[in-house]
Amino acid sequence: MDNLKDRVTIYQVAQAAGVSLATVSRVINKQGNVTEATRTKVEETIKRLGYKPSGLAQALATNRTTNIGVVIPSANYVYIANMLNGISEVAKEKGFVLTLFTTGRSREDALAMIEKVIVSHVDGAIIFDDELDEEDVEKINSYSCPTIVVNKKIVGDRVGCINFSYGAVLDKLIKDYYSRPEENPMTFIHVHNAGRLLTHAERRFIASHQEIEKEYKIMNVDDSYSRTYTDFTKYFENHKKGYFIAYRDSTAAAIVNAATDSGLRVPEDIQVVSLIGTKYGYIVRPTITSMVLDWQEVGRRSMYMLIDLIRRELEEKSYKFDAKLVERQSTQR
Amino acid sequence: MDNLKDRVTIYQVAQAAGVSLATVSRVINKQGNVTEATRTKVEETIKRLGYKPSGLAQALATNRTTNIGVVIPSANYVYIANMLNGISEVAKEKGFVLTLFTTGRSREDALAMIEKVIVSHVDGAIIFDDELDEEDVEKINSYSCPTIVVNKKIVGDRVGCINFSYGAVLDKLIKDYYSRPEENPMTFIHVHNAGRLLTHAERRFIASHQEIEKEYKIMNVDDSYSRTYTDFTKYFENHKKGYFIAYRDSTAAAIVNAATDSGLRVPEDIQVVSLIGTKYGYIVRPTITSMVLDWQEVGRRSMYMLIDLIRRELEEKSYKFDAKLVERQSTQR
DNA sequence: TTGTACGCGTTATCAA
DNA sequence: TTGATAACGCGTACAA
Repeated sequence: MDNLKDRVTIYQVAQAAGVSLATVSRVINKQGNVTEATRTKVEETIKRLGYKPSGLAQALATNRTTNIGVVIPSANYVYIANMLNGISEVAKEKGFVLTLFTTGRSREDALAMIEKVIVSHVDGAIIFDDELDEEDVEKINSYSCPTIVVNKKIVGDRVGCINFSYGAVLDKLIKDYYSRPEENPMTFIHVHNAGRLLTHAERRFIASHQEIEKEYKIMNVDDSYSRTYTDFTKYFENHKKGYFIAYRDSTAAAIVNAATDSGLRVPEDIQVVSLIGTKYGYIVRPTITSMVLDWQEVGRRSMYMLIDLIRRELEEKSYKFDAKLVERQSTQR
Repeated sequence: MDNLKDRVTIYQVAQAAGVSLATVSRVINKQGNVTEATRTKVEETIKRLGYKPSGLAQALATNRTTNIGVVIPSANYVYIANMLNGISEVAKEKGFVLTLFTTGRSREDALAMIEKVIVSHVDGAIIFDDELDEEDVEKINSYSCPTIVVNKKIVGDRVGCINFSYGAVLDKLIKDYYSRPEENPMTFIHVHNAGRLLTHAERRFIASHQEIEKEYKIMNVDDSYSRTYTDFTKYFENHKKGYFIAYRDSTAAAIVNAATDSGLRVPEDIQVVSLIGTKYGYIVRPTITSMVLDWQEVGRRSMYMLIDLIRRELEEKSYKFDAKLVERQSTQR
């Protein structure tokens, strides 16, 4: 097999084997109606010439790419990487390949990616990107691209969705906390532009406090470990008590570390809970009480639902994952 | 724009605008030779019909897909996710999209993925997968697919590579360690089937010890945090001293945590170094001395090199990243 | 400046 | 069981 040759086409195989391209096509696609003799002859020729079919031409002819588009802000968050892994597992099992459309948390990029998804002719798409709204999903969908949307409630003919519920866990956490004598108000760590999941949680946090008529606090931090660590080290100069609900493990870890390094005790003085629990939660010391979701499973479920949607076999178009509270060392029982 | 309509083709746009498809094509590709009048007319029609070109047909006609294949074992490791992020950044900037081929650390899957890469007609590929060997890369390459290989030395007409050097740092670490009085032998944590990077490091570790005629130890552990933690908790019942070189931060963290939880002091009794340092290294307490590489930058560099390779403009086909030692709390100075 | 006609590498529908 | 031949949707010389 020569190097850097132009790729062999089905036509060249046909010629070399002394048959028509229709026959070669039949052999490739393992359809019947081919004599054992010609089949082996063709297969031998294919091997000899090193022929590989062109996925492009196949896709153009069949109108199926066996590609799934995955729209995410970035693969750089542990929970997103976990989800991606779940998607990828099922995709491999079912013979699909993933095309990645990373938006980078900007509305502009997200819209550009929508265009690319449409142009790329994927067989379906999984969207987990808070920049994208209902109209965007409808747009992508109007180009006959079945879509699973993660973390937003949208249903439609060719649209399914997966959502998360933190409400129950959050409520219980809050009520348990205030059931104890003379506690300080809880503090919710607000991160600017961190997406719907945090926004929903924050809303619920506030509503829950109003319901039981308790005070609460909101604090703004930057979405970076070192920045948060610095800010809290300063904060702990004047504050010696607190219960914090943070978005991610690394944010929670920053608070815990800042507290510990400031000579405060966790959980006696400072308590911290993380909303999106990952591996970090049980590796750091003290370990962090977290709300956990099996993100890998979220990915797997998304992909399974999408495949059903593509085959028009999806019955339940909406699915909900309930977060579970894993209590660890960063809170008191 | 109706929902679920069949997609509008360039031909329908041409007809609706009262021009030929060639003219529409020119407008799409922003080539000149079109009157301002007809251009606006065509553009208006495109918008009205909601026309999007078919990437498939374009690719088939031009022999360019603007897709880059990325072959990795999994996106679930922090350092791989970081690299993926770097690749993705540059890809977006340059108008490419990534297709993910995840192999899952099995030779069989890896070979199947090679086939898929070839069939998919990507414009180029970045391979970071220890299951894949030189012949596999040559194969993929023989189908005129320029390739950047990460963590393996291969050069060829259309092949470039990026490699890592841990040797210098490792040597210095070892020599510094034994320059102090009466130390125990160092222990290298061996993980089965963890890839070339670890293998090379281990080889160097051994060679370096032999050179200075010092004893050393090798320990086998499982590549899982909790398993390693359990094993070491047991181990520390009978061993109260040690210097360990671990593969990943989470392995190192498992050792550190096992030591701390067993009442041993880090770094006075137990010292630990991690080969592949990530964010974990400075989030856990005590922080972990690590050899760090900017994996995001590795990804960016890979993509830049690949683009040059595609354009036949790549001059230096081999690039090396040197690991740097970041000393933290898990070792003594 | 615009249009015609062919090629890209397949699949699929007919006849033979 | 085979083989022409027409799609599939687009780019592009070449001609007008």
